Amino acid sequence: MLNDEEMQIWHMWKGSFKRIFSRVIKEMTEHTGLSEGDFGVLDRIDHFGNGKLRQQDLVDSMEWTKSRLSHHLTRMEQRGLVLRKPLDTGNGVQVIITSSGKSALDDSRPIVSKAIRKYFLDQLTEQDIELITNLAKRINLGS
Amino acid sequence: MLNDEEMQIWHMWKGSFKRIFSRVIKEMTEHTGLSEGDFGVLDRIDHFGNGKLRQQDLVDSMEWTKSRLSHHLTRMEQRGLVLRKPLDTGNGVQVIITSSGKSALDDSRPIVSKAIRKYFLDQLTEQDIELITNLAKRINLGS
DNA sequence: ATATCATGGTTGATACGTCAACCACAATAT
DNA sequence: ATATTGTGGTTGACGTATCAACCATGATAT
Repeated sequence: MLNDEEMQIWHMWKGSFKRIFSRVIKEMTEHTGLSEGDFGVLDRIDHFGNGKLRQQDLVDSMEWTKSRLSHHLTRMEQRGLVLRKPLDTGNGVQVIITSSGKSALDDSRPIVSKAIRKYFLDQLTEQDIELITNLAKRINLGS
Repeated sequence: MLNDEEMQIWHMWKGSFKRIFSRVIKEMTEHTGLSEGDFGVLDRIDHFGNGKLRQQDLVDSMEWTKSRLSHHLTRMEQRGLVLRKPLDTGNGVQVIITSSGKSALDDSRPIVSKAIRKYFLDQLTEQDIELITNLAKRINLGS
């Protein structure tokens, strides 16, 4: 169904991604103790919500299920990175970043940026960037 | 540390990969009940070992830790996909694909191939393929 | 012969992901 | 007023991933 060359392309692509990605994440977790998910959550609360964000909005922007987010927030709450507070106005829950969550985030940002540059951007040519941009467009249109 | 455009490249790349990859895997698991790991293990036993493979060889070719493989094989053994048998000659364990493991694998191959073509290869131009090949070379050399 | 080391594998604890079932509240229809 | 539906969130069970500690066997050095 696929010839050797086609199979190879797939494996190379998969392999490149996994290597690069795990290097970036590893660099962050080793330096700050945040997981990929932790960082994503904190980043969005900070960036889109300016310190607090409704759980459902978080679900949408993370492209996670509500279940996954709920479980993850439980763990983050336990570690003191965020708080959860029921909304006064009817249904829903506010997720609030704590000061320790905020400083973990601030510590992580430069580390993540440096790692992305080192392991990813520095490896790319102009052409690569075009490829990525075009491919992303096609993928996102295609569904 | 990173400008908006650089951040976008990263997110597009990450997003494209995750979407494509999860579509391929989902297609397989829905049709055959095999996870990505299951398929990888069975594929290698079949392809490199012709039905049986030493656990350590499996570890090497999967690029997994021995611990991860051990846990995974325990689950696969429970489901009757593989058997484990201590090697007579000293140390080590043979992992043997069962007939039900083999047929699950055979069922999966065409499904995986079709999915890779549909969600990945069909999206690529000749040029894209060349770029991916080169990129992969750079990544894999770089460590 | 026995201490030491390297290799190959297991185990337990814990974090992360997914699925299906469930619960709470609000809006709408009758 | 009360049933129905939709939205927002939780929970429990289980599969997957990682880490560190551990155990068994085989090879090497003394």
